[in-house]
Amino acid sequence: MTAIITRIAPSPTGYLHFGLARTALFSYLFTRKAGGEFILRIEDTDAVRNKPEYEADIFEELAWLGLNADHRFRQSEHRARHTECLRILIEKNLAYESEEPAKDDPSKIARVVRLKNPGETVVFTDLIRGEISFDTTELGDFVIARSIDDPLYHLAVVVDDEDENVTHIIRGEDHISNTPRHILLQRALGFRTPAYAHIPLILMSDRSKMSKRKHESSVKHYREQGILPEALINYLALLGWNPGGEREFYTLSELVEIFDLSRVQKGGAVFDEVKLFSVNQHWMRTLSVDDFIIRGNLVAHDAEKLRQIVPLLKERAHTFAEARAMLSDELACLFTVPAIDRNLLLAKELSDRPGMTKAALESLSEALKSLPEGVSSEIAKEALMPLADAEEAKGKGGRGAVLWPLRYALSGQERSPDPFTLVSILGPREALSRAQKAVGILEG
RNA sequence: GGCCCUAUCGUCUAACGGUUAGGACACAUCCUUCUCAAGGAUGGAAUCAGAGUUCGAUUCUCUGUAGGGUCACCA
Repeated sequence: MTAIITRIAPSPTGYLHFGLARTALFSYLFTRKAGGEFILRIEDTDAVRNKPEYEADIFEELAWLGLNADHRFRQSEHRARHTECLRILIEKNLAYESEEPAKDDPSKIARVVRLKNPGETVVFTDLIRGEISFDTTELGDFVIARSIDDPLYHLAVVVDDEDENVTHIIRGEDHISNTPRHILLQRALGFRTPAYAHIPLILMSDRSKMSKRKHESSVKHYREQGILPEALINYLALLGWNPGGEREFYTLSELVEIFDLSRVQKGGAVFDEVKLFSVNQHWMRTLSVDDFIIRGNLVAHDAEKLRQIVPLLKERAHTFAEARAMLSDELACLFTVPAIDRNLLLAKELSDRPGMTKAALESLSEALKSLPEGVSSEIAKEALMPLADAEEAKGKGGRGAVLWPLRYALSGQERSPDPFTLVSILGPREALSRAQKAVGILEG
């Protein structure tokens, strides 16, 4: 029994995008489960469009995702072998050089290599879609090399897959129409035909193919957004595939155990960023406080306070970019004294009882004085809530007349975590200071 | 347009030919609540259409329709 060998073959003409990331994931899962070999081949035959920056990004993102290849190489390193195969085809009269006006400059003559197409119907069995057949006569004698020593994609792919003993080719559905060409080439060269599995495309919300141009679909972008690799893996795995059942969350190693090509979906799948964020939130919440800070690149002058805030971030943020923004925006009041607006402070003042907001803040201040540093939000609530309950007893909405000014005095925000949590993080002394500052504003 | 692929809630999807067609995200309402967030409960929401096979089609076949992909000296 021959070992399973798969490959992914990205061209370094853009940052690694979702389509390739998912192809890599499916290939990786399929190969790892079978105990086979997973190859990364950089398809760099188009020297004009390739950029080292993009190649570096492909390596970086795949490593970040944990999809490590057993070995990798550049297609250009096999140039001599490609030329050898072209010569063999020409010698056997299965291909020929053709002098034609150059595509890019019609005033020049190019000697392209064309395959002699026998014009037969090619049938192959796709592992996901079943039997697919093509009448290849319409392909004509298609070009396989710009010149004898400058191979094109179709030729290079076929030769490299043969030489690397690739047994299974997992690639996007957009390659289905390339497959008959590749099979024709394999037959001409006397090569084996590997098994093909064409996976469905990742679509944009209008159901068209996701493109680098029209949509931000690079892995790099989402990594910078603060998406966790385990979340992207989890999301991508379930986009176009699922193991059956109703479980939603899987780690990479769990996926390796249960992955099955036959359960890959046939139709394209629309990419939904909101759902990705939701999956990401789940994985963010599984992190320990320390990991959350480290992996989220969170920084604050007061490291201990940051640790206390992590639970709030886990509750609110869907991405680390969002978490970082909260730290410098809506949760900044936990580090620096906020500005207080007198009118907002009085927002819950009951018109029939003037001065009650100030009185509430004063009695709250008294209660705060009795709380020790390091107090928990639960204890703070036990100490402060009775004051609000007493107001509530006097009439509907009274609790808010106490809690709103307290929370606003502490946060300076119309929307924020509850006042007891704020007290526990700020500490009773800082809370008292802010409460008294608010009293001062009401006096002034 | 030719060729190829595909078709279950808005989206991702589940369902040996027999289920009140299930789950997740999103949405709505309610509960909890001073606000936000989180959490809990509830709800609306789908088998593209028409034939055929069958006692019985989401499921099998055909036709139609719709959507997508591809038609390079790019990969």
